[in-house]
Amino acid sequence: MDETVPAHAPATAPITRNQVLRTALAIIDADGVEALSMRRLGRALDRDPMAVYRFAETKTALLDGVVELVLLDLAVDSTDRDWHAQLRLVAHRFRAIAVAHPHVVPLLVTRPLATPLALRPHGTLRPLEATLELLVRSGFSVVDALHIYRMFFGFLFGHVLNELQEIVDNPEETDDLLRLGLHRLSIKEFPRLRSLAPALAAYDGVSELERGLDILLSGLQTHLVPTEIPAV
Amino acid sequence: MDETVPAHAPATAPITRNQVLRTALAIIDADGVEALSMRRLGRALDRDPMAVYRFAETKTALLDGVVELVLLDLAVDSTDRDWHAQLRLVAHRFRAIAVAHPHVVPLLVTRPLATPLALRPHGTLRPLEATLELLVRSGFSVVDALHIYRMFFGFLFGHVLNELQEIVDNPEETDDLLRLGLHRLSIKEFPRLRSLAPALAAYDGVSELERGLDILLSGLQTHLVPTEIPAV
DNA sequence: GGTGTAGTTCTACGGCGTAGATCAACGTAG
DNA sequence: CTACGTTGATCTACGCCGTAGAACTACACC
Repeated sequence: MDETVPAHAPATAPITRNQVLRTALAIIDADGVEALSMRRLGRALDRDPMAVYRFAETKTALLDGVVELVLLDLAVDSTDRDWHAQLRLVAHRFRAIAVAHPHVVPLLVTRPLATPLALRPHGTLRPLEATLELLVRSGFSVVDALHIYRMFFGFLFGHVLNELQEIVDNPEETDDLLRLGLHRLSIKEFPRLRSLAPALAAYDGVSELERGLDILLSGLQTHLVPTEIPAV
Repeated sequence: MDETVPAHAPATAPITRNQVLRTALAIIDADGVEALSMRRLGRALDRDPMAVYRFAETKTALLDGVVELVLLDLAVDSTDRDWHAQLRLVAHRFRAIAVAHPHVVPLLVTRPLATPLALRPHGTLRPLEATLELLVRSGFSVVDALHIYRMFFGFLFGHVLNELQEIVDNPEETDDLLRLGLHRLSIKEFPRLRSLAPALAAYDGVSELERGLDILLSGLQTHLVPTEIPAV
Protein backbone atom coordinates (compact mmCIF):
# COMPACT_ATOMS: atom_id res chain seq x y z
CA MET A 1 0.00 0.00 0.00
CA ASP A 2 1.19 3.42 -0.84
CA GLU A 3 1.01 6.06 1.84
CA THR A 4 2.04 8.95 -0.32
CA VAL A 5 -0.74 11.19 -1.35
CA PRO A 6 -1.19 12.29 -4.91
CA ALA A 7 0.94 15.35 -5.38
CA HIS A 8 -1.81 17.40 -6.95
CA ALA A 9 -4.31 17.06 -4.10
CA PRO A 10 -3.07 19.65 -1.65
CA ALA A 11 -4.97 18.62 1.45
CA THR A 12 -5.86 15.11 0.44
CA ALA A 13 -8.74 14.24 2.75
CA PRO A 14 -11.96 13.89 0.79
CA ILE A 15 -14.36 16.69 1.26
CA THR A 16 -18.09 16.80 1.83
CA ARG A 17 -20.77 19.17 0.70
CA ASN A 18 -21.35 20.11 4.29
CA GLN A 19 -17.76 21.15 4.81
CA VAL A 20 -17.93 23.24 1.69
CA LEU A 21 -21.09 24.98 2.88
CA ARG A 22 -19.72 25.47 6.37
CA THR A 23 -16.57 27.02 5.02
CA ALA A 24 -18.59 29.30 2.79
CA LEU A 25 -20.68 30.29 5.78
CA ALA A 26 -17.54 31.03 7.78
CA ILE A 27 -16.29 33.36 5.07
CA ILE A 28 -19.63 35.14 4.88
CA ASP A 29 -19.80 35.45 8.66
CA ALA A 30 -16.33 36.91 8.71
CA ASP A 31 -16.43 39.30 5.78
CA GLY A 32 -19.90 39.42 4.28
CA VAL A 33 -21.53 37.90 1.24
CA GLU A 34 -19.61 39.92 -1.29
CA ALA A 35 -16.37 38.57 0.14
CA LEU A 36 -17.31 35.03 -0.80
CA SER A 37 -15.79 34.04 -4.10
CA MET A 38 -15.19 30.63 -5.55
CA ARG A 39 -11.49 31.32 -5.55
CA ARG A 40 -11.40 32.34 -1.94
CA LEU A 41 -13.55 29.39 -0.97
CA GLY A 42 -11.18 27.08 -2.79
CA ARG A 43 -8.26 28.61 -0.97
CA ALA A 44 -9.99 28.16 2.37
CA LEU A 45 -10.63 24.52 1.53
CA ASP A 46 -7.13 23.98 0.20
CA ARG A 47 -8.57 22.88 -3.06
CA ASP A 48 -8.71 24.08 -6.58
CA PRO A 49 -11.50 26.64 -6.92
CA MET A 50 -13.08 24.46 -9.58
CA ALA A 51 -13.43 21.61 -7.11
CA VAL A 52 -16.29 23.48 -5.46
CA TYR A 53 -18.40 22.93 -8.53
CA ARG A 54 -18.77 19.32 -7.56
CA PHE A 55 -20.96 20.39 -4.67
CA ALA A 56 -22.70 23.42 -6.09
CA GLU A 57 -23.50 23.73 -9.74
CA THR A 58 -23.14 27.43 -9.67
CA LYS A 59 -22.36 30.27 -7.33
CA THR A 60 -25.99 31.11 -6.64
CA ALA A 61 -26.66 27.46 -5.87
CA LEU A 62 -23.85 27.71 -3.36
CA LEU A 63 -25.54 30.69 -1.74
CA ASP A 64 -28.81 28.79 -1.62
CA GLY A 65 -26.93 25.99 0.06
CA VAL A 66 -25.66 28.34 2.72
CA VAL A 67 -29.18 29.56 3.36
CA GLU A 68 -30.33 25.97 3.65
CA LEU A 69 -27.51 25.26 6.07
CA VAL A 70 -28.38 28.01 8.52
CA LEU A 71 -32.07 27.17 8.31
CA LEU A 72 -31.32 23.70 9.60
CA ASP A 73 -31.34 25.34 13.02
CA LEU A 74 -34.90 26.48 12.54
CA ALA A 75 -36.81 23.52 13.92
CA VAL A 76 -40.58 23.74 13.99
CA ASP A 77 -42.41 21.23 16.13
CA SER A 78 -45.72 20.70 14.41
CA THR A 79 -46.97 18.44 17.17
CA ASP A 80 -46.97 21.22 19.73
CA ARG A 81 -50.53 21.63 21.02
CA ASP A 82 -49.99 25.31 21.83
CA TRP A 83 -49.41 27.01 18.53
CA HIS A 84 -48.91 30.44 20.09
CA ALA A 85 -46.10 29.12 22.21
CA GLN A 86 -44.57 27.23 19.34
CA LEU A 87 -44.59 30.26 17.05
CA ARG A 88 -42.96 32.29 19.79
CA LEU A 89 -40.27 29.67 20.03
CA VAL A 90 -39.74 29.65 16.30
CA ALA A 91 -39.55 33.42 16.26
CA HIS A 92 -36.82 33.43 18.85
CA ARG A 93 -34.92 30.72 17.02
CA PHE A 94 -35.13 32.64 13.81
CA ARG A 95 -33.93 35.80 15.52
CA ALA A 96 -31.07 33.85 17.07
CA ILE A 97 -30.00 32.65 13.65
CA ALA A 98 -30.10 36.16 12.29
CA VAL A 99 -28.08 37.54 15.17
CA ALA A 100 -25.56 34.72 14.93
CA HIS A 101 -25.15 35.21 11.18
CA PRO A 102 -26.01 38.80 10.41
CA HIS A 103 -24.27 38.74 7.06
CA VAL A 104 -26.47 35.88 5.95
CA VAL A 105 -29.68 37.80 6.52
CA PRO A 106 -29.59 39.53 3.13
CA LEU A 107 -29.44 36.09 1.55
CA LEU A 108 -32.12 34.79 3.84
CA VAL A 109 -34.61 37.41 2.80
CA THR A 110 -33.67 37.91 -0.84
CA ARG A 111 -32.74 34.50 -2.22
CA PRO A 112 -36.39 33.39 -2.23
CA LEU A 113 -37.16 36.33 -4.48
CA ALA A 114 -34.99 34.83 -7.18
CA THR A 115 -36.38 31.32 -7.10
CA PRO A 116 -39.95 30.18 -7.59
CA LEU A 117 -41.27 28.50 -4.49
CA ALA A 118 -41.32 25.01 -5.85
CA LEU A 119 -37.69 25.11 -6.95
CA ARG A 120 -36.33 26.25 -3.66
CA PRO A 121 -34.04 23.95 -1.70
CA HIS A 122 -36.10 21.55 0.36
CA GLY A 123 -34.39 22.65 3.54
CA THR A 124 -35.89 26.09 3.14
CA LEU A 125 -39.38 24.73 2.49
CA ARG A 126 -39.43 22.45 5.49
CA PRO A 127 -40.16 25.20 8.03
CA LEU A 128 -43.02 26.31 5.83
CA GLU A 129 -44.52 22.85 5.64
CA ALA A 130 -44.05 22.27 9.36
CA THR A 131 -45.67 25.57 10.25
CA LEU A 132 -48.64 24.78 8.05
CA GLU A 133 -48.92 21.41 9.71
CA LEU A 134 -48.75 22.98 13.16
CA LEU A 135 -51.56 25.35 12.37
CA VAL A 136 -53.74 22.77 10.68
CA ARG A 137 -53.37 20.50 13.69
CA SER A 138 -54.45 23.43 15.80
CA GLY A 139 -57.72 23.56 13.93
CA PHE A 140 -57.13 26.10 11.20
CA SER A 141 -58.05 25.48 7.60
CA VAL A 142 -55.07 25.10 5.29
CA VAL A 143 -55.81 28.42 3.68
CA ASP A 144 -55.98 30.23 7.00
CA ALA A 145 -52.80 28.46 7.97
CA LEU A 146 -51.16 29.94 4.90
CA HIS A 147 -52.31 33.42 5.83
CA ILE A 148 -51.00 33.07 9.33
CA TYR A 149 -47.73 31.69 8.02
CA ARG A 150 -47.34 34.67 5.76
CA MET A 151 -48.09 37.22 8.42
CA PHE A 152 -45.83 35.47 10.84
CA PHE A 153 -42.79 35.12 8.62
CA GLY A 154 -43.35 38.49 7.08
CA PHE A 155 -43.25 39.91 10.57
CA LEU A 156 -40.13 37.91 11.38
CA PHE A 157 -38.30 39.06 8.26
CA GLY A 158 -39.25 42.61 9.01
CA HIS A 159 -38.14 42.31 12.58
CA VAL A 160 -34.67 40.98 11.87
CA LEU A 161 -34.16 43.51 9.12
CA ASN A 162 -35.05 46.22 11.58
CA GLU A 163 -32.94 44.84 14.34
CA LEU A 164 -29.83 44.45 12.24
CA GLN A 165 -30.04 48.04 11.15
CA GLU A 166 -29.46 49.19 14.68
CA ILE A 167 -25.76 49.59 14.42
CA VAL A 168 -23.63 51.38 16.90
CA ASP A 169 -21.55 53.76 14.92
CA ASN A 170 -18.79 54.51 17.33
CA PRO A 171 -18.81 52.42 20.48
CA GLU A 172 -16.16 54.52 22.24
CA GLU A 173 -18.23 57.63 22.43
CA THR A 174 -20.51 57.88 25.44
CA ASP A 175 -22.93 60.49 24.19
CA ASP A 176 -25.67 58.72 22.25
CA LEU A 177 -26.05 61.47 19.73
CA LEU A 178 -22.41 61.39 18.85
CA ARG A 179 -22.05 57.64 19.07
CA LEU A 180 -24.77 57.12 16.53
CA GLY A 181 -23.46 59.82 14.27
CA LEU A 182 -26.83 61.53 14.49
CA HIS A 183 -25.21 64.91 14.93
CA ARG A 184 -24.58 64.90 11.21
CA LEU A 185 -28.29 65.31 10.65
CA SER A 186 -29.60 68.83 10.54
CA ILE A 187 -31.89 69.66 13.44
CA LYS A 188 -34.23 71.44 11.10
CA GLU A 189 -34.79 68.43 8.91
CA PHE A 190 -34.69 65.61 11.43
CA PRO A 191 -35.68 66.89 14.86
CA ARG A 192 -37.62 63.80 15.90
CA LEU A 193 -34.98 61.42 14.75
CA ARG A 194 -32.26 63.26 16.63
CA SER A 195 -34.29 63.33 19.78
CA LEU A 196 -34.42 59.55 19.67
CA ALA A 197 -30.72 59.02 20.22
CA PRO A 198 -31.11 57.48 23.69
CA ALA A 199 -33.94 55.20 22.57
CA LEU A 200 -31.97 54.05 19.53
CA ALA A 201 -28.93 53.38 21.65
CA ALA A 202 -30.96 51.28 24.07
CA TYR A 203 -32.40 48.96 21.44
CA ASP A 204 -33.23 45.55 22.84
CA GLY A 205 -33.96 42.96 20.18
CA VAL A 206 -35.57 40.36 22.37
CA SER A 207 -38.07 42.61 24.03
CA GLU A 208 -38.82 44.32 20.75
CA LEU A 209 -39.56 40.91 19.28
CA GLU A 210 -41.75 39.97 22.23
CA ARG A 211 -43.70 43.16 21.91
CA GLY A 212 -44.27 42.51 18.24
CA LEU A 213 -45.34 38.96 18.88
CA ASP A 214 -47.83 40.14 21.47
CA ILE A 215 -49.40 42.45 18.98
CA LEU A 216 -49.31 40.00 16.11
CA LEU A 217 -50.64 37.01 17.99
CA SER A 218 -53.38 38.93 19.75
CA GLY A 219 -54.31 40.48 16.44
CA LEU A 220 -54.49 37.06 14.83
CA GLN A 221 -56.62 35.81 17.68
CA THR A 222 -59.27 38.40 17.01
CA HIS A 223 -59.24 38.08 13.24
CA LEU A 224 -58.78 34.38 12.67
CA VAL A 225 -60.11 31.60 14.79
CA PRO A 226 -59.65 27.87 14.34
CA THR A 227 -62.59 26.41 12.48
CA GLU A 228 -62.38 22.97 14.02
CA ILE A 229 -61.78 21.82 17.51
CA PRO A 230 -58.22 20.50 17.47
CA ALA A 231 -57.96 16.77 17.93
CA VAL A 232 -56.68 15.84 21.37
CA MET B 1 -19.19 79.80 -33.94
CA ASP B 2 -18.50 76.16 -34.32
CA GLU B 3 -21.42 73.81 -34.44
CA THR B 4 -19.44 70.63 -34.41
CA VAL B 5 -19.41 68.84 -31.12
CA PRO B 6 -16.19 67.74 -29.52
CA ALA B 7 -15.37 64.40 -31.03
CA HIS B 8 -14.80 62.68 -27.72
CA ALA B 9 -18.14 63.55 -26.15
CA PRO B 10 -20.46 61.07 -27.79
CA ALA B 11 -23.83 62.50 -26.82
CA THR B 12 -22.77 65.97 -25.80
CA ALA B 13 -25.74 67.19 -23.80
CA PRO B 14 -24.75 67.68 -20.19
CA ILE B 15 -26.05 65.12 -17.84
CA THR B 16 -27.63 65.30 -14.40
CA ARG B 17 -27.42 63.09 -11.40
CA ASN B 18 -31.09 62.37 -11.78
CA GLN B 19 -30.69 61.12 -15.30
CA VAL B 20 -27.91 58.87 -14.17
CA LEU B 21 -30.01 57.43 -11.37
CA ARG B 22 -33.03 57.03 -13.62
CA THR B 23 -31.00 55.18 -16.18
CA ALA B 24 -29.55 52.94 -13.51
CA LEU B 25 -33.06 52.27 -12.28
CA ALA B 26 -34.17 51.41 -15.79
CA ILE B 27 -31.40 48.85 -16.12
CA ILE B 28 -32.26 47.32 -12.77
CA ASP B 29 -35.94 47.22 -13.62
CA ALA B 30 -35.16 45.53 -16.89
CA ASP B 31 -32.55 43.00 -15.86
CA GLY B 32 -32.06 43.05 -12.12
CA VAL B 33 -29.47 44.51 -9.79
CA GLU B 34 -26.67 42.21 -10.83
CA ALA B 35 -27.06 43.41 -14.41
CA LEU B 36 -26.17 46.95 -13.44
CA SER B 37 -22.52 47.64 -14.04
CA MET B 38 -20.73 50.93 -14.40
CA ARG B 39 -19.76 49.98 -17.91
CA ARG B 40 -23.27 49.15 -18.92
CA LEU B 41 -24.59 52.30 -17.31
CA GLY B 42 -22.01 54.31 -19.19
CA ARG B 43 -23.08 52.68 -22.43
CA ALA B 44 -26.73 53.45 -21.71
CA LEU B 45 -25.84 57.09 -21.07
CA ASP B 46 -23.59 57.28 -24.09
CA ARG B 47 -20.75 58.29 -21.85
CA ASP B 48 -17.51 56.91 -20.69
CA PRO B 49 -18.10 54.56 -17.76
CA MET B 50 -15.84 56.70 -15.64
CA ALA B 51 -18.10 59.69 -16.15
CA VAL B 52 -20.60 58.13 -13.78
CA TYR B 53 -18.21 58.65 -10.92
CA ARG B 54 -18.98 62.34 -11.03
CA PHE B 55 -22.43 61.57 -9.67
CA ALA B 56 -21.74 58.62 -7.44
CA GLU B 57 -18.49 58.18 -5.65
CA THR B 58 -18.73 54.45 -5.82
CA LYS B 59 -20.97 51.71 -7.05
CA THR B 60 -22.65 51.17 -3.71
CA ALA B 61 -23.30 54.90 -3.47
CA LEU B 62 -24.97 54.57 -6.85
CA LEU B 63 -27.21 51.83 -5.51
CA ASP B 64 -28.07 53.96 -2.51
CA GLY B 65 -28.96 56.70 -4.93
CA VAL B 66 -31.34 54.40 -6.76
CA VAL B 67 -33.01 53.49 -3.48
CA GLU B 68 -33.33 57.15 -2.67
CA LEU B 69 -34.84 57.78 -6.07
CA VAL B 70 -37.63 55.25 -5.76
CA LEU B 71 -38.35 56.34 -2.20
CA LEU B 72 -39.15 59.81 -3.47
CA ASP B 73 -42.55 58.36 -4.28
CA LEU B 74 -43.14 57.48 -0.66
CA ALA B 75 -44.77 60.62 0.62
CA VAL B 76 -45.87 60.69 4.24
CA ASP B 77 -48.24 63.43 5.29
CA SER B 78 -47.44 64.11 8.91
CA THR B 79 -50.27 66.59 9.23
CA ASP B 80 -52.92 63.95 8.69
CA ARG B 81 -55.13 63.87 11.79
CA ASP B 82 -56.04 60.23 11.24
CA TRP B 83 -52.83 58.30 11.65
CA HIS B 84 -54.44 54.94 10.93
CA ALA B 85 -55.63 56.18 7.59
CA GLN B 86 -52.30 57.78 6.81
CA LEU B 87 -50.34 54.65 7.61
CA ARG B 88 -52.68 52.65 5.40
CA LEU B 89 -52.00 55.09 2.62
CA VAL B 90 -48.27 54.87 3.12
CA ALA B 91 -48.45 51.10 3.16
CA HIS B 92 -50.21 51.04 -0.17
CA ARG B 93 -47.74 53.49 -1.63
CA PHE B 94 -44.86 51.41 -0.46
CA ARG B 95 -46.40 48.29 -1.90
CA ALA B 96 -46.97 50.10 -5.18
CA ILE B 97 -43.31 51.03 -5.33
CA ALA B 98 -42.28 47.46 -4.67
CA VAL B 99 -44.60 46.10 -7.33
CA ALA B 100 -43.48 48.71 -9.83
CA HIS B 101 -39.80 47.98 -9.19
CA PRO B 102 -39.56 44.42 -7.94
CA HIS B 103 -35.87 44.19 -8.71
CA VAL B 104 -35.18 47.13 -6.45
CA VAL B 105 -36.74 45.47 -3.42
CA PRO B 106 -33.59 43.57 -2.48
CA LEU B 107 -31.78 46.89 -2.38
CA LEU B 108 -34.61 48.52 -0.49
CA VAL B 109 -34.48 46.03 2.32
CA THR B 110 -30.78 45.26 2.44
CA ARG B 111 -28.95 48.52 1.75
CA PRO B 112 -29.85 49.90 5.18
CA LEU B 113 -28.11 46.90 6.71
CA ALA B 114 -24.82 48.09 5.29
CA THR B 115 -25.02 51.70 6.40
CA PRO B 116 -25.45 53.07 9.90
CA LEU B 117 -28.66 55.00 10.22
CA ALA B 118 -27.12 58.42 10.44
CA LEU B 119 -25.08 57.98 7.28
CA ARG B 120 -27.97 56.92 5.13
CA PRO B 121 -29.06 59.13 2.26
CA HIS B 122 -31.42 61.78 3.53
CA GLY B 123 -34.08 60.74 1.09
CA THR B 124 -34.36 57.41 2.83
CA LEU B 125 -34.57 58.99 6.29
CA ARG B 126 -37.30 61.41 5.38
CA PRO B 127 -40.15 58.87 5.54
CA LEU B 128 -38.88 57.86 8.95
CA GLU B 129 -38.85 61.41 10.26
CA ALA B 130 -42.25 62.15 8.76
CA THR B 131 -43.78 59.03 10.26
CA LEU B 132 -42.43 59.91 13.66
CA GLU B 133 -43.85 63.38 13.30
CA LEU B 134 -47.23 61.97 12.26
CA LEU B 135 -47.39 59.78 15.33
CA VAL B 136 -46.17 62.41 17.73
CA ARG B 137 -48.79 64.79 16.43
CA SER B 138 -51.33 62.07 17.05
CA GLY B 139 -50.42 62.08 20.71
CA PHE B 140 -47.81 59.37 21.02
CA SER B 141 -44.58 59.85 22.86
CA VAL B 142 -41.52 59.91 20.62
CA VAL B 143 -40.41 56.56 21.95
CA ASP B 144 -43.78 54.95 21.30
CA ALA B 145 -43.72 56.52 17.88
CA LEU B 146 -40.43 54.78 17.24
CA HIS B 147 -41.89 51.46 18.27
CA ILE B 148 -44.87 51.90 16.03
CA TYR B 149 -42.63 52.97 13.19
CA ARG B 150 -40.56 49.84 13.59
CA MET B 151 -43.50 47.50 13.71
CA PHE B 152 -45.09 49.22 10.78
CA PHE B 153 -42.12 49.22 8.45
CA GLY B 154 -41.04 45.81 9.59
CA PHE B 155 -44.44 44.59 8.61
CA LEU B 156 -44.25 46.40 5.30
CA PHE B 157 -40.83 44.94 4.46
CA GLY B 158 -42.06 41.51 5.36
CA HIS B 159 -45.16 41.94 3.29
CA VAL B 160 -43.46 42.98 0.09
CA LEU B 161 -40.86 40.26 0.48
CA ASN B 162 -43.67 37.77 0.81
CA GLU B 163 -45.64 39.15 -2.05
CA LEU B 164 -42.77 39.20 -4.48
CA GLN B 165 -42.04 35.58 -3.81
CA GLU B 166 -45.34 34.58 -5.28
CA ILE B 167 -44.13 33.90 -8.74
CA VAL B 168 -46.05 32.11 -11.39
CA ASP B 169 -43.75 29.47 -12.66
CA ASN B 170 -45.39 28.63 -15.93
CA PRO B 171 -48.25 30.90 -16.91
CA GLU B 172 -49.37 28.73 -19.82
CA GLU B 173 -50.36 25.78 -17.72
CA THR B 174 -53.89 25.89 -16.34
CA ASP B 175 -53.49 23.41 -13.52
CA ASP B 176 -52.27 25.28 -10.47
CA LEU B 177 -50.15 22.42 -9.24
CA LEU B 178 -48.33 22.19 -12.53
CA ARG B 179 -48.17 25.90 -13.12
CA LEU B 180 -46.42 26.48 -9.84
CA GLY B 181 -44.10 23.56 -10.34
CA LEU B 182 -45.34 22.11 -7.09
CA HIS B 183 -45.58 18.65 -8.57
CA ARG B 184 -41.84 18.41 -8.15
CA LEU B 185 -42.32 18.24 -4.41
CA SER B 186 -42.84 14.82 -2.93
CA ILE B 187 -46.30 14.33 -1.48
CA LYS B 188 -44.82 12.59 1.50
CA GLU B 189 -42.63 15.50 2.48
CA PHE B 190 -44.83 18.43 1.53
CA PRO B 191 -48.48 17.42 1.61
CA ARG B 192 -49.77 20.69 3.04
CA LEU B 193 -47.79 22.81 0.69
CA ARG B 194 -48.98 20.88 -2.32
CA SER B 195 -52.56 21.13 -1.25
CA LEU B 196 -52.21 24.90 -1.30
CA ALA B 197 -51.70 25.18 -5.04
CA PRO B 198 -55.01 26.94 -5.68
CA ALA B 199 -54.54 29.36 -2.78
CA LEU B 200 -51.02 30.19 -3.91
CA ALA B 201 -52.20 30.76 -7.43
CA ALA B 202 -54.91 33.13 -6.26
CA TYR B 203 -52.61 35.39 -4.27
CA ASP B 204 -53.92 38.94 -4.04
CA GLY B 205 -51.37 41.40 -2.76
CA VAL B 206 -53.73 44.24 -1.96
CA SER B 207 -56.16 42.25 0.12
CA GLU B 208 -53.33 40.44 1.83
CA LEU B 209 -51.89 43.80 2.75
CA GLU B 210 -55.24 45.05 4.01
CA ARG B 211 -55.69 42.00 6.12
CA GLY B 212 -52.28 42.48 7.64
CA LEU B 213 -52.92 46.15 8.31
CA ASP B 214 -56.17 45.29 10.06
CA ILE B 215 -54.35 42.96 12.37
CA LEU B 216 -51.40 45.24 12.95
CA LEU B 217 -53.35 48.41 13.55
CA SER B 218 -55.92 46.80 15.80
CA GLY B 219 -53.10 45.14 17.68
CA LEU B 220 -51.36 48.46 18.10
CA GLN B 221 -54.58 50.01 19.29
CA THR B 222 -54.85 47.59 22.17
CA HIS B 223 -51.18 47.70 23.15
CA LEU B 224 -50.25 51.31 22.66
CA VAL B 225 -52.46 54.30 23.20
CA PRO B 226 -51.64 57.95 22.69
CA THR B 227 -50.53 59.48 25.95
CA GLU B 228 -51.72 62.97 25.18
CA ILE B 229 -54.83 64.27 23.58
CA PRO B 230 -53.74 65.29 20.10
CA ALA B 231 -53.84 69.01 19.51
CA VAL B 232 -56.76 70.03 17.32
C1' DG C 1 -1.56 84.07 -26.20
C1' DG C 2 -0.61 81.89 -21.75
C1' DT C 3 -1.94 79.56 -17.74
C1' DG C 4 -4.59 77.42 -14.30
C1' DT C 5 -8.51 74.42 -13.41
C1' DA C 6 -12.23 71.44 -13.71
C1' DG C 7 -14.09 67.98 -16.04
C1' DT C 8 -13.61 63.97 -19.09
C1' DT C 9 -11.54 59.93 -21.04
C1' DC C 10 -7.91 56.28 -21.31
C1' DT C 11 -5.30 52.72 -19.61
C1' DA C 12 -4.38 49.27 -16.64
C1' DC C 13 -4.68 46.17 -12.54
C1' DG C 14 -6.27 42.62 -9.92
C1' DG C 15 -10.15 39.94 -9.25
C1' DC C 16 -14.42 37.60 -10.65
C1' DG C 17 -17.60 33.18 -12.47
C1' DT C 18 -17.11 29.42 -15.11
C1' DA C 19 -16.57 26.77 -19.98
C1' DG C 20 -13.59 23.62 -21.92
C1' DA C 21 -9.22 21.31 -22.33
C1' DT C 22 -6.10 18.67 -19.95
C1' DC C 23 -4.53 15.42 -16.86
C1' DA C 24 -4.17 11.73 -13.12
C1' DA C 25 -6.08 7.55 -10.91
C1' DC C 26 -8.30 3.55 -10.86
C1' DG C 27 -11.65 -0.46 -11.97
C1' DT C 28 -12.18 -3.75 -15.36
C1' DA C 29 -11.23 -6.73 -19.59
C1' DG C 30 -8.24 -9.18 -22.28
C1' DC D 1 0.53 -7.55 -16.59
C1' DT D 2 -1.05 -4.44 -19.70
C1' DA D 3 -4.39 -1.60 -22.09
C1' DC D 4 -8.26 1.08 -21.90
C1' DG D 5 -12.34 3.64 -20.55
C1' DT D 6 -14.23 6.41 -17.18
C1' DT D 7 -14.52 9.53 -13.57
C1' DG D 8 -13.17 13.17 -11.18
C1' DA D 9 -9.66 16.78 -10.16
C1' DT D 10 -6.95 20.52 -12.02
C1' DC D 11 -5.42 24.10 -15.43
C1' DT D 12 -6.02 27.54 -18.64
C1' DA D 13 -8.35 31.05 -20.63
C1' DC D 14 -12.24 34.29 -21.74
C1' DG D 15 -14.86 38.12 -21.05
C1' DC D 16 -16.55 40.65 -17.54
C1' DC D 17 -16.15 43.60 -13.27
C1' DG D 18 -14.94 48.18 -10.03
C1' DT D 19 -12.00 51.76 -9.97
C1' DA D 20 -7.07 54.15 -9.22
C1' DG D 21 -4.24 57.10 -11.62
C1' DA D 22 -2.43 59.10 -15.82
C1' DA D 23 -3.42 61.66 -19.77
C1' DC D 24 -5.95 64.80 -22.10
C1' DT D 25 -9.36 68.49 -23.36
C1' DA D 26 -11.86 72.83 -23.05
C1' DC D 27 -12.76 76.82 -21.09
C1' DA D 28 -12.23 81.22 -17.73
C1' DC D 29 -9.46 84.66 -16.83
C1' DC D 30 -5.30 87.51 -17.13
